[in-house]
Amino acid sequence: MVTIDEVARRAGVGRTTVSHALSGNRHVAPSTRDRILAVVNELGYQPNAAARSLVSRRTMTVGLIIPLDLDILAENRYTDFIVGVGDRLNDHGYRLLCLIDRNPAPLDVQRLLRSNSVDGTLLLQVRTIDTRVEALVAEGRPFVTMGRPRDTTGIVRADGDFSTSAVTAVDYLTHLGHSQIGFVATGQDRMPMFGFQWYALQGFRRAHRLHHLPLHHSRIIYHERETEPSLEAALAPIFDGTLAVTALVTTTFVGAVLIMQLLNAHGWRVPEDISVIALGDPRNTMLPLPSITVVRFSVADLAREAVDLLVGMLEGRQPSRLEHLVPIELVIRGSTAPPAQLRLITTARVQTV
Amino acid sequence: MVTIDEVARRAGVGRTTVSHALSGNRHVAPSTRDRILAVVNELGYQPNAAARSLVSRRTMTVGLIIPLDLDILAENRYTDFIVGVGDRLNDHGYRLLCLIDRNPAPLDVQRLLRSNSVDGTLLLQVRTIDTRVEALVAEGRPFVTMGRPRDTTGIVRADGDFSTSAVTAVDYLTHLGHSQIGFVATGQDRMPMFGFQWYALQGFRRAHRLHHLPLHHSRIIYHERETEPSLEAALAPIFDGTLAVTALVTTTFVGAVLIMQLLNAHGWRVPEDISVIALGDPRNTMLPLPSITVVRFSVADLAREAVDLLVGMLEGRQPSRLEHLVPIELVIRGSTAPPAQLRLITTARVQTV
DNA sequence: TTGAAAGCGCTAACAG
DNA sequence: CTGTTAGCGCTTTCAA
Repeated sequence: MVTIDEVARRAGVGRTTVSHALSGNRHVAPSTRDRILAVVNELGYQPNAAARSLVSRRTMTVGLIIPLDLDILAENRYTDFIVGVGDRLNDHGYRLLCLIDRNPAPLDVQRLLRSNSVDGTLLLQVRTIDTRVEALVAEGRPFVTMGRPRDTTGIVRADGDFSTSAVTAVDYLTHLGHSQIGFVATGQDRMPMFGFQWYALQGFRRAHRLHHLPLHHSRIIYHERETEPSLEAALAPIFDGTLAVTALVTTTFVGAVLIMQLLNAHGWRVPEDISVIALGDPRNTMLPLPSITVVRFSVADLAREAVDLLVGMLEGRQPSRLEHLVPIELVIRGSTAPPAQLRLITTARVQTV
Repeated sequence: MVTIDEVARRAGVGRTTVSHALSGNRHVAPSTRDRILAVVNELGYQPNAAARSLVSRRTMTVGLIIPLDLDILAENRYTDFIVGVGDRLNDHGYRLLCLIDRNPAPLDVQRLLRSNSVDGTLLLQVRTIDTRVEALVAEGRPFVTMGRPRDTTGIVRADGDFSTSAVTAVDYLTHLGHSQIGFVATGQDRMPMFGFQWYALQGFRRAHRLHHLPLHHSRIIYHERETEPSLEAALAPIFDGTLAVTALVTTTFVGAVLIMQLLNAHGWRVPEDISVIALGDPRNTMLPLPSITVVRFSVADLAREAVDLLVGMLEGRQPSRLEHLVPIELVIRGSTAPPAQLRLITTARVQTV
C-alpha cells in the first residue's frame, strides 16, 4: 500500500507539501508540484479514505436510506432514485452509501450517523408519519427527504408536487364529464401510508372543493398493500355495485396497472366503463394496453434537487428554501374517456344532428 | 461526539477494556462488561468507523459497481440486484457502497480500491469483454462478478444459467414445432454486448446442434441499443420478408416487450404469427398482454450467492467454487404457440377426424 | 483480568 | 514557499 510518506520520500519533499499539492489548500511551487504529481501518478497513490476522514471529520459520503417493503411494488422504481442520486453525487465528488433495511430501523439510522460513516443522509419512500425522520431529526445532522412526511417542521425536502398532481387529475376528469371519482392509496384507518399519498389526497380534496363536487369518504379507497388480493378486497364495493364511481385516481403507476388487470378480470372495460388515471413517474415501467393516462414528474429531477440541497448544506450553505417541489405534467393516454352515460348522450346528439 | 475514552472514563476503566468489551476479542469480567455496556447505551456510543478501519484495515463495506447506460432499459431491474445485495450484506454485517458510473470507468474502480474505501467489490452488468473486470483483477483485491465476461480466468462469479436458459427455450420451441428461430441481443460485429447474452448465444447454438437444426447466422440478430428505433432497424429483415423466422428468443424481458410492441405495430400477431420467448427475471416488470413465456431465474438468489461468495473471501475462506449458476425455470405463458402452418394442419386433421 | 502506549495515514496548526 | 509536529479515535501488542 502506497502512503503519503512514500510519495513524499520519492519526491524529496515533506508530507505536508504532498498533502497540499493534492488538495490545493496552499500554494506549492509549480516545479515541486509537478514532481509530486509525477510520483503520485507513477505509484498510483490514492489517499487512504479512513485516515483522511478521521482527521478531516468528513467522509465525502452520503447515506441513502432505502426501506424494504418487499410486497410493495413501488420498489420497482427505486432504481430511478438510486441511480439519480448516485449520478448527481458523483458530480459533487461524493460517494453513495446505501442503507437497505427490511424494518423501519430508526436504530440503524442512528448507528450510521453516530459511527460517522456519512456526512449527510437522504431518505427514500417517506411515510406520512415516519419514525426514521424523527431519528434523523434527533441526530441533528444534515439530511434531506425525497418525499415528505405530513409534519414537515424543520425538514429540508424535495418531492414531486403530488397535491397539484391530484388537482390536475381531477380537473381533467371533471373536464371529461366525471363527477364520481375514486381515490386509491395504500393506508389504514383513513390515513394514507406514504407522504406522497397524503399530499395527493389533500389535492384530491381541494379539487373537489374547487369544483363544488361532493366527496363522500367511501370514495377514498385504502388498501393495505400494493398486491392483487389486497386491491381486490379494497375495490370490492365497486365490483359489487355498492360504490358508484366512473373514474379512479391511483397514487402509483404500478397500482394503476394492477387495478386495470382487476377491472378487466371483473369484466369492466377501461376506459369505456371506467377511467383510470395514475400519479407518478412511469418512466421505467412497461406500458400495458390500453396505455395509462398519468400525471407524471421526473424522478431524476427530484433526485438531483435533493442531492444539491444536501450537498449545499454539507458545504455550509443554508438551503435557500426548505421545500422543493418538482413540477408535474399531465400525459393523456388511453385509460381515460368521458363517462359511459355522457358518451351515449353525446352519440345520440351527433346522430340527431 | 462520544469517544471510547469518554466511555472508559465514565465506566471507570481503561479504553482497552471498553474496546474488548464491545468486540468480544478478549475476556472481560461480567460485572465490568455490564457497567461498560450500560454507559455505552446511556451515551449511545458508536465506534468511529474511520478510526476503526484505519487501524483494523477493514471497512466492513462492499462496493457495488453499477454502470450507467441510460438508454439500456436493463437498468429497470437494477433494483432487484441492489436490494438483493444490500439485504444480504446486512445479514453479514457489511455496508454497501454504490459506485454509479456513466462511463466504463476502470479508473474509478482503481480509486475506490486504492483509497481503501471497501474491502471487496461486486460487479453488475458484466460485458462480454469488460475493462472493469480487468481493472479489478489488476488491483488484486477480492471481487465477485454478477454475470460473467467471456473470459472467466481466475474470476469468482455468480450468474443466471443463461446457456441452459437458451437451450430450454429452443427445446420448448422445437417441441412446439418451430425450426426457424431467431435470437435477439444487443451487440455489434457479431459479438453480444453483455456476458449473459454471450452465454445465452452459446446455448442457442448448442441447442441447434443437439436438435440437428441448421442455424444460419442471419437469424442471430444484433441491435445496438435496447430502444425501439434500434430494434426496429434490427428486425427490418423480418418485417420486409427477407428473414423467415417463426419464433424469437430475446435475451431480456424488456426487449421482449419492445419487440412485441413492434411486431404488433407491423401487423404481426403474437403468438399466432410469431412466438416470442424471453430469458431473464421478469419479477418486477408489468405483464403486458399477451403475457410473455419466459425462462427465468431469481435475481435475489443470484445476489445472495454473490454476496456470500465475496464475504467468504473477505473472511479468508477460499471459495468452494469459482462459478455459481442460479438454476433456471421455464414459465409458459401466452406469447408462444405452434407455428402458423403447423397449426393449420392440426386443425385440418381434427376437422377430418 | 486489566491498562499503558504505540501507531494506523492523514491534515493542519505552527514555525521557519 | 516548505517542513516539523501534534493529534483524529481506535485496536492491539506488551506488560502487569
